[in-house]
Amino acid sequence: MNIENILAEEVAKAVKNVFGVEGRATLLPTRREFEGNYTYVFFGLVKSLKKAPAEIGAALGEYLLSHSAIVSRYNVVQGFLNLKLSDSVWIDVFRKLKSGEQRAPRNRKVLVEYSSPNTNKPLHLGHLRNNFLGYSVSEILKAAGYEVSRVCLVNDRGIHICKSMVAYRHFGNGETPESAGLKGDHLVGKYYVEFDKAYKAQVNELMGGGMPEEEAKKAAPFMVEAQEMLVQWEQNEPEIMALWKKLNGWVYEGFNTTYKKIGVDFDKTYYESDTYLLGKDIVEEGLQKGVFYKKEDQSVWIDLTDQGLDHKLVLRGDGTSVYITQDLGTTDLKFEDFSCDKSIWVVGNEQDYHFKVLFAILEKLGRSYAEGCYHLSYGMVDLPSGKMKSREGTVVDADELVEEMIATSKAITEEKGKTEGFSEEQLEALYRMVALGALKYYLLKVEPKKRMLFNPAESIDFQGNTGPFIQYTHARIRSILRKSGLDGFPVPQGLEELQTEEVDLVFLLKDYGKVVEAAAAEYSPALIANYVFDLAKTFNVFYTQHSVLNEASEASRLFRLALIEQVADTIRNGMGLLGIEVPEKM
RNA sequence: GGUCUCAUAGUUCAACGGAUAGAAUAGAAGUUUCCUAAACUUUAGAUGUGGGUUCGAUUCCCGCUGAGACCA
Repeated sequence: MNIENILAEEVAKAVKNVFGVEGRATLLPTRREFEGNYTYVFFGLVKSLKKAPAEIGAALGEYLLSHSAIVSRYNVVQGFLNLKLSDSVWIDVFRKLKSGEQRAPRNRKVLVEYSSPNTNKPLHLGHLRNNFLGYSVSEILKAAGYEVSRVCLVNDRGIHICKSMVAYRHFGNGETPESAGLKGDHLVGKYYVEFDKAYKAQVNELMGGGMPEEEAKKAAPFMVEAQEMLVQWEQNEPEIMALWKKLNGWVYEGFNTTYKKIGVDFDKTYYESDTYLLGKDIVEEGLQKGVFYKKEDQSVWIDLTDQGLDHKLVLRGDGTSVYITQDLGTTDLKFEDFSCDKSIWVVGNEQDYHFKVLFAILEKLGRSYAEGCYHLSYGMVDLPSGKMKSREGTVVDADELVEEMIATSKAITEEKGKTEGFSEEQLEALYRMVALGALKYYLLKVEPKKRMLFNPAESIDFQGNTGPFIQYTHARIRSILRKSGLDGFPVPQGLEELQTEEVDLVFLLKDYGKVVEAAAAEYSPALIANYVFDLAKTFNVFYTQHSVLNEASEASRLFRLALIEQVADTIRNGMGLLGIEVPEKM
């Protein structure tokens, strides 16, 4: 049990014994301007007891002073009772922190699905937010005691990849990633663009001949060819399959390079080409259970109006699947494969409706796991110039962005003259670490559900609320610890007076576990990010105001060293939850 | 047409229904005989709009305006 809960119980006991009112007491951290560590808000009592706030506060404060071993002082402001804990409590808390209390395992399995790329073009900025979120959330859940598996569902079939294939067949001339000097995913992406160009020209030509736009879009030879190809693919035509496998193979190679570079991974990858036919048996099951109904044209629907949703198509009249059909099948498969309790989909908020429908159907079908399904919805990443649009060429390519960040990190490090004492290899690793730290932190510090703005100039900033600022703080602490010449600092038995800043730091450190739990519950790396920044910022203030190495009192010196050692650990852990590495020196 | 999400300093982001709405950045002014100045200090600056619930609302509820997404 942590110190906050103990205090809350003692406050509740005081309220009961003094005023005879039962109930739980919730505490807030005391604001910096007031003396105290925790605050009990008792406006509610003022009303029910019909007494003056000052009187109530004083009575509770006096009771706690004489009955609680951990409260050393109190003050009352309006309906706020500020309680200050004794120094020995903090030293105790800190000693426990340092010994590293383990979080109890929850014995629950969670599946996190993220990334979900299409195989017709390379990853872009939006995928980066998705990847970083998925990876980070899974790390946070692990830290909160869950057993976590990461999976990826690749959209490797459909009209989009056929478009690339059509263009390659016409313009490819046997080009390969090697001969083109391009990553495989970029090469296939190039042909997707080529398709679009040629297709548009064809449409314009047809329209010039007097054909209406709608008709021209369907009649353009490239579109006809792509549609034919899709049918041939479904019929397993050997030539088409070979081409499809060749292009997708290139794409996977390219994706894997990118995943490796940005430090994300998966325990299993699902391919839509394997799963796109799944779910039809579930439609049958739903019809039998009376959850679905059939219209005259043989199409199958579900009525979700009782959930505030619509009637939704689950199978077309010609018996072909829609998206939701295969998602039903895939979800069954995933829960079967991993026998997990929870499943989280990291998918953009344009699919909010889709997931509402999916989960509602699962529930109506009586799937026991329906309750454990969660859509981690995140907002789009906008550019200062507006929305990213692939057609207008305003998409920020993931690989290019990472390379740019690394180059910038290198330039700034060299400009600051911080390259001394590093080998070439170490420098490369540092540039990469700092660049990815900046990028990941920038994308993760914003609450997932919110739409966010990506400003290239700001993202490579190394000052303020940024990844590199936190990394730098960690490196400085490690430097101090190296210079102290000690290893593993004992926490002194007693310190008469802790400085306010020292208590602030312990206070922050103590909350680390709470932040992890909250983040796990809300799937929010943003909470962790802002927390770690607060810690780094508080440390920097502490650092400039206190001598750490040359403190007169040995006990005080040791305590401070132990304290900042713990800060470094917490920063490293916190950044680890965001998938960000921290350097020993920089 | 229907559903959902968002709206806070110039800008990018915070704030379990709590105290004087926090940071960062850009602006202004400072701090390197002292463990890493990628740092620190000071300063100025914000809740779209109208109601309601509450001792107390950025937060909850209902209009309106604006931005975005989705469903046919």
